[in-house]
Amino acid sequence: MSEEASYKDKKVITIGVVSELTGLTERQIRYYEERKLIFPERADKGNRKYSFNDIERLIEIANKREEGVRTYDIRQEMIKKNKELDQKVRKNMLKGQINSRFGIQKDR
Amino acid sequence: MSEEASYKDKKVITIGVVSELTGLTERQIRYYEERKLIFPERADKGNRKYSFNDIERLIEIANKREEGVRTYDIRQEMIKKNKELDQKVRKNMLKGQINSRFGIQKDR
DNA sequence: CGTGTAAGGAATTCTGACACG
DNA sequence: CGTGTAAGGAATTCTGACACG
Repeated sequence: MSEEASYKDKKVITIGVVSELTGLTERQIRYYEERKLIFPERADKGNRKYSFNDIERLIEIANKREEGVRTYDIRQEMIKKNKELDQKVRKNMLKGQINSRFGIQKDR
Repeated sequence: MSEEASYKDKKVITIGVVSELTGLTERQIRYYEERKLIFPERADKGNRKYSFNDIERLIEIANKREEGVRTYDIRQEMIKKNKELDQKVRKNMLKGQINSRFGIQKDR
């Protein structure tokens, strides 16, 4: 599982290939970065590198744009979802702490 | 499972990134292709595109080369392994046929 | 706001070849 | 055989800007 995720998250794809894969122009892809919807890495010489995850995200973005959703609102949705995720993570961490204290007492 | 495999097999990485990831020079990578050890795809304009699978394969090749194994012999090993795989596939197909005829007779 | 485009430069990639051993 | 390198050209990518609406 963690193995597979490493492929999905590894930033290795150049903008030209991303453009082919998503159907978006390079201009659009760079603009969505400017609007903080995606976060490619940079190679040593400055060229952008994307992950498969970024590509899936761009396809989502393209769909929302077709529906007329503005980049600003797409970003707001993204922030909102991240906050929800944060909540979940915190809950699980708390649960984990509780378990480690009271739940799983192998030795005592 | 088939989802994850699509990332691993998709040819999207340029030779420069492959060089970074494997530590091999572009010259070496192109030479191993000439010796039929790897099979990148070509983009429209002719530049090579590799998959994560190719990268793992290249790392294996690099290790064998360090041990002094010649490209010819690396290729022979590869061919041998593919033949073994073929055998397995044939066996399973045969098994599948048998099952579909005699094994799983839901209705008759 | 979101996207197109022309501009100029820098970095990438390609092929075929010569070199060495 | 396996790899390095210089050569020249073609394609890629980058940035900042002007345009339109």
